[in-house]
Amino acid sequence: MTKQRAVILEVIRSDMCHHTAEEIFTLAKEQLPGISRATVYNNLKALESAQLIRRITGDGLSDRYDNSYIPHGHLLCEECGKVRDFDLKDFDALISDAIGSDFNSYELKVRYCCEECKKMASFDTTA
Amino acid sequence: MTKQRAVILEVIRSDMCHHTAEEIFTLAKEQLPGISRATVYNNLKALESAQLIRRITGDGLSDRYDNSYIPHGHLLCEECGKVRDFDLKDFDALISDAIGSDFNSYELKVRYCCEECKKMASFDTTA
DNA sequence: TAATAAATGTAGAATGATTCTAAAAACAAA
DNA sequence: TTTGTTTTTAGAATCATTCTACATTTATTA
Repeated sequence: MTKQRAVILEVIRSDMCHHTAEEIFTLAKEQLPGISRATVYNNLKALESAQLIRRITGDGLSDRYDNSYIPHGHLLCEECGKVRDFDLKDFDALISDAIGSDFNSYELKVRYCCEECKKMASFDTTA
Repeated sequence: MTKQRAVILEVIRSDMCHHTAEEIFTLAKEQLPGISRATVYNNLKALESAQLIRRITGDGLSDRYDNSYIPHGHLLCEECGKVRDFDLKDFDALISDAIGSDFNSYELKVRYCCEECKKMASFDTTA
């Protein structure tokens, strides 16, 4: 656990957001101005392998990182790309039943439009 | 519905595989040698908006396209990137319950190692 | 402590999927 | 036809991510 890795983990754990690698890079630089993008990417991989964080794939947008490795659902806003969590109870059992085989991990991603973006849309004059 | 769009849709519907944009481009070229990559991407977008096909995000690998828009689970092999389908019954209701709000679509992606890749792994001598 | 080895960090180039751009072609409407 | 709209095309541009080669740090052992 190097200085850099600790700072990156701290950034991810410091709030409930699911940051992108670029955001994590920017935030980490506040504490370690010399840190490089490659270090951020390397450590995100290492932290994911160590099951300390979880990567959420971004549907064409950047991937984001979750401070919890415990499975749960993700609500992805199709407008702004922000991700929120929601609870999944008993999905493991359901999924095992449905596929009848071992699996490594799973991700349930629900695409929606968040409250803020709904508000924005109501001001939209381009329609 | 242009010639190009029809060929692209036909390629996607012609078998059960979930092809990548690049594979679709190659297959479409057999019928329309002059077709360009941009046309493939443009039409994949249009067909997705029209809800005739569904995009499956590829976790860092290329996205793939599904000939059915009906929600179902995807089994993504982490080795070769190939995608298989599996059945989801009653997930809509479960998800609505879990998030307590409208949603646009959802994707349940389960990561595993497919039978072929398991076999390959047993020949691996690098370990 | 000095010497060596192993792991990690760094900058920037390279990659690969996808999107953008500007011009040409096809199609539709008047 | 003329005019306008949409689609296609080729290739450049973009963006997230990975790779590479070298530098730095940390750990190990003499």
